[in-house]
Amino acid sequence: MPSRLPIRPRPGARSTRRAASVTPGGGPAQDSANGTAQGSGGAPSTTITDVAREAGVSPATVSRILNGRHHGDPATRDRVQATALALGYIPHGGARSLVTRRNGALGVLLPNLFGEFWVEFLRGIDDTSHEHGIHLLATSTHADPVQLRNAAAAMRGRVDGYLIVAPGNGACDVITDLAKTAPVVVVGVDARACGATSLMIDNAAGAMAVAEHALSLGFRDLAMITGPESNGDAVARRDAFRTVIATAGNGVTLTEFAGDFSQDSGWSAAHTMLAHPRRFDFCFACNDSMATGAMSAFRDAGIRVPESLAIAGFDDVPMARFLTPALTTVHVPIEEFGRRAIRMLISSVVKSAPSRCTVELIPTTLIARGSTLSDVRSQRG
Amino acid sequence: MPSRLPIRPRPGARSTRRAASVTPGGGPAQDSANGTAQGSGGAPSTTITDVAREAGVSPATVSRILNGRHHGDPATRDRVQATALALGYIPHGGARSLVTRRNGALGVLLPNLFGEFWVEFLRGIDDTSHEHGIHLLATSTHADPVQLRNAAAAMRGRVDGYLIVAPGNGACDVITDLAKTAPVVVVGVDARACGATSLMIDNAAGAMAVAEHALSLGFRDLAMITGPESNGDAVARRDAFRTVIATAGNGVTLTEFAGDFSQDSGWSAAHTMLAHPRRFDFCFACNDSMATGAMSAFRDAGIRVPESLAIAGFDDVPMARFLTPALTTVHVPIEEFGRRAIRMLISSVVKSAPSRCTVELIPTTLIARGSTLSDVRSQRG
DNA sequence: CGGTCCCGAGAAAACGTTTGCCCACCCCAG
DNA sequence: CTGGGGTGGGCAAACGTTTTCTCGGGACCG
Repeated sequence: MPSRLPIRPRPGARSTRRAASVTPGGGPAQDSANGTAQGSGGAPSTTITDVAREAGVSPATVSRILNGRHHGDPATRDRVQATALALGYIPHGGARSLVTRRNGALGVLLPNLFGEFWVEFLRGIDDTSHEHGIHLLATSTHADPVQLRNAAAAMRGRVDGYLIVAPGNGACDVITDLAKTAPVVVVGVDARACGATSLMIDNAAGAMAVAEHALSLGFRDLAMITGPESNGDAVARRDAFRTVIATAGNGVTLTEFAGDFSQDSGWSAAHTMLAHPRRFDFCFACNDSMATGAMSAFRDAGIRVPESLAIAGFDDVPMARFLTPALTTVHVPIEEFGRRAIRMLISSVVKSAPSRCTVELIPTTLIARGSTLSDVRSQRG
Repeated sequence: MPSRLPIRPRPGARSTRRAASVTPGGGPAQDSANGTAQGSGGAPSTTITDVAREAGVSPATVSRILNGRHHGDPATRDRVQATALALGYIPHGGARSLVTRRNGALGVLLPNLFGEFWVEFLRGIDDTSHEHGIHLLATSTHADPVQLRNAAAAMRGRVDGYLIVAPGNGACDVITDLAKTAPVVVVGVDARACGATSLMIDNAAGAMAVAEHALSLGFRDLAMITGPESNGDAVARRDAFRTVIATAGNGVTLTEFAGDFSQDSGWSAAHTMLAHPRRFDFCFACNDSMATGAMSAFRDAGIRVPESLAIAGFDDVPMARFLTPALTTVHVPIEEFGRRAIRMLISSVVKSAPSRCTVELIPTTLIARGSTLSDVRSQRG
């Protein structure tokens, strides 16, 4: 057991230490190099103490003034502000967060990002958080729960809340743990059971609209390119589409082909589809990336879209309008999706009480374009 | 302003000061509600002191062991590690960066991100920084130098270096100031004069390759859709293309149409082009997004690509292969581009001496596809 | 058996900020 | 003239780490 003897502080210990610092046994001479110039950390930036000294006040006053919590002499206020500006003072975020216990930053955990969808989403997030003066710590490499946990752990003490996007299966434990620590908003999965607020796309409505669209146009031999099994959106879209078609009767058939949301998988699925004995007249790709890949494959194979084979996607990424023909798809207000997600998180963070875990739904609407409607082929949706 | 909210003390406060605290201005009895759960700041997370107490050692020892700087008793090491794991201890980044003077994070300043290009780029950045155990603080809203400065300022004390992507004109002052503070890598502009290491796409080579490609195929009436004037890549591509065409002679003409790198602007430019008296046979869009928009407009107008009008882009975004016809474009190894940028920054940060400001070039290669070659129309590049 | 050296580990300072507490001052009223 | 109230602003204590210095004890050598 360590001795508990009270130790009296040495007189003058403060000043001697830095000046007389000598590398003991292990440390090489790097210290000296680091002492003078910026080295890794950065330049000798001005601290609140510098401002205080220069302005002839105490650090406390500087802090209060710069944070707007000052009700004192206007002259002092102006002088301090001017000094801070002149010295280019910017508070040290780490130090502040240490005492304040808030970081002014949110952690964003994305799956591996591909395609336009996530750029749009990110822009929504970024814009909104920026408006609120909040930083974003983002990472996009959580393929499985373990990586998710690691990524989240690495953010601890740096963020005030987490935005987890499209976690795969088995992530519930991680989310539960995380939610005990800080507010969590989960996007793409209903994670209320894990203690997280959730925001989801109304996949069912969208997929059903596509199904009804196909049926109303008289298509009978339907194909679907599904998304990854681990993706909640993909599963929801598939299930809803299945359900509607299953109740259609009247000889309508549905054949499914596996995809993973990437363009390449759409292209591959389309080739598999072409090798299938059945001649399909309608293809629903569970997102626009796959629809793009599939459409490319169909055209290459000399199949006319939509005359021989109609195709529809999901998401309405910006590119969808520019495909030839323009892609019928389910519009998702992607940027607004991001905005709303981050707003939910911010309000959870700001609120003192642990907010009740709700789930919100992003509405979707079918946009019919040339890839399913031959008569509007030349029109830009 | 969310950052101005009064900060409530933690429930498990150690000292009398905290225990007796009363919410200053705003919050009355909210403390009780907060007493149980996370509130804004986060749960009563375990500190190094907790681990130390639990393991029966001093915080210093815990720190040393967890940072691998411990050469002591293996038994102690194991015990401390087990305790840390059991308590779910994760060091507080802010506190650590305060004393360490490094943050383990890099700031990424992007222009407004649109299209696939930046997703690819971001993935490269993200992957690489992740491999190095480094965080990314990203923001994408610097349209002008003032915003750039603000965004960078907001990152101070949180990042060890800055990656500035495609700064516009007039950003040199900001970069210079920033470079005095921390290592800076600039992408898309030669900022050596501002004290920053630079990484650029070999735009000239790519654009020249496109020009030569067009000339070698016998095209005579060329059009170009340019990018934003404030974008270095756009200008370099335009100038190089101009130069080659200017020296072509033989009655070859070049007409320019203004774009801004967005799909919509490509679409608009194409329409302007169609209203032009001259009948063009080749169109070079300075990036793939605009090429996409333009191609869509051409197809809508019933113009056959490439028979009536060939078109080429720049960047080789993943989508380019999936257009119909597949887009001839200049391949840029986008993800590698990001990887290299962040690697340059990391090495600047790690290195103690202020590194000499170099400029590196990302090579480009022309990929000829169906949009300029009618005989390979059905081939996927 | 005594002295020296090494090694494990603790005490405490310091990083830059915020903020509760309290002191000193000023002004006005009794 | 003096006491009281109001207020501007300073002091110092945290916040959670890392790191330097130091001490104690055990081992090894003379």
